[in-house]
Amino acid sequence: MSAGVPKPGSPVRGSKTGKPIMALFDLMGRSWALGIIWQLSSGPMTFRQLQDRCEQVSPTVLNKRIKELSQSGLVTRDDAGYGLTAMGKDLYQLLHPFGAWSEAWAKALSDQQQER
Amino acid sequence: MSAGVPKPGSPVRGSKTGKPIMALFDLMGRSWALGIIWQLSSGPMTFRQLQDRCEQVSPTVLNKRIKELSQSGLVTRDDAGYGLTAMGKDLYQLLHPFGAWSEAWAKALSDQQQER
DNA sequence: TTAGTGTGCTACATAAATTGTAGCAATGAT
DNA sequence: ATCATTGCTACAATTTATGTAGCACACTAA
Repeated sequence: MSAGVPKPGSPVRGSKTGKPIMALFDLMGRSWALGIIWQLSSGPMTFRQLQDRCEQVSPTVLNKRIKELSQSGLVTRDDAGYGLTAMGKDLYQLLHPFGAWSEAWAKALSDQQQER
Repeated sequence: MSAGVPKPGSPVRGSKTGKPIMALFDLMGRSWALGIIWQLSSGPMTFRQLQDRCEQVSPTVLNKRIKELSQSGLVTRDDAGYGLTAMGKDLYQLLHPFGAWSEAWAKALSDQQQER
């Protein structure tokens, strides 16, 4: 029961109501979507560069994600390659803190393991 | 090629290196993971309450996600039901701004459509 | 004691998403 | 003309998610 590219206002995977937050979560909750935005934050790059940075992503999925993120106004393509739109960069600002957080999370989990 | 519950330090879907941010993205990039954290932020609830709030989630997946999120130290269960751990609440703090952002995103997308 | 209600699941079939690999058409440089 | 690079598409195999049914346990009220 997929509703195609999740966009606010229309029912999406996981939400009949189409609440924007649910549409966003649907979009982000697909393999590599977050990773792609993360990688593109360091500047525009080609399809294959992006593919290399996302170690295991298949071209099939990469292409699919790119299309979805483009339709959602987060990614564009120009002479320099694929890159984030203004809105994409804006979203990245929210995503950025997850980097540091994940480091703390990693530490907490390994500490927790040592306790046992 | 699944690596089970993504945890920092071990290879995960999408990352041979196991970089914490990639492990986190793998965890969050699964259906309903973000939605579950979002819903639990409003307080602890039972399995079925959570299921109701996440309209279309099947018990199979809900149970799977709960286990993953528990192993990752984000969710616990106590007398009050399922809820966020301290770390889960911490992560939610980062997630919270996405609510407002998604509203702006929704507006921008609908404006964009009207232009055509 | 029994009949009901709620809870936390598991089982199982179907459908959808993802991977992994191969390779093609277009572009540009040598 | 040849070669490398780029942006893909095709397709089979595997993994993941959905949808529905229902079971075992705990608790409540009659």
